[in-house]
Amino acid sequence: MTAPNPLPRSFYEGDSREVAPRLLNKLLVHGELAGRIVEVEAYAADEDPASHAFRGETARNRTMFGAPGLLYVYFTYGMHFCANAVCGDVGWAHAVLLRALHPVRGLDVMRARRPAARRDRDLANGPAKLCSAFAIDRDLDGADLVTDDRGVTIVDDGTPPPDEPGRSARIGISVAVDEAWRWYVPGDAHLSRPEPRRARAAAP
DNA sequence: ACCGGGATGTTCT
DNA sequence: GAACATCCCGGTG
Repeated sequence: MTAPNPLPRSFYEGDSREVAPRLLNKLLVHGELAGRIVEVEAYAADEDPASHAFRGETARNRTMFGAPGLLYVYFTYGMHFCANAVCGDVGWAHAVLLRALHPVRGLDVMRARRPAARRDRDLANGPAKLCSAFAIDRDLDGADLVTDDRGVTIVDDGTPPPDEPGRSARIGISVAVDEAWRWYVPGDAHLSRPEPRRARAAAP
């Protein structure tokens, strides 16, 4: 078992579609809370019409244009926050949306923050649910995951990503809907959507 | 189980 | 004024 260390800056450098599947099974840590990343989506800078960065830098997406390894938090639908790991490079605004966590540590705190979650599997199985459970909001936009300057980081506890991650189109977008830039840990109970049933070997 | 609608506020057209 | 990288609740089967 390796000692849990924050991922280095170099881990986040490069195209989000390469970084995203490598983030699976890493641990998101905020203070005493920890959860395993089991579902992510890549947003590919200015070549991706679904990306907040597609039309260039604005006040809202400024963090995406900063250093890889920053946390980009945005507010949506009037009440929810979503969190991304910034990738790419300065000015090359790739990002990986964290879509679902498998809670590992601090479940009692998460339950208190997520009263609507009837089962523990509902605590962090969605991009806004995980932010609520982990108390991630606009105050943490721009936090550095590498230096852990504000208590939020992503660490490697020695669990490798899946050899063959699940893959699908991204969820909740209205453009670039055919790009299969969502990855997940197959069989995990904490995904934001149930995994599609595998095709049968034979018809009934 | 699945589906439909409402909540709520920021951002950009 | 529309859109929004969503969630929750209450309806119907």
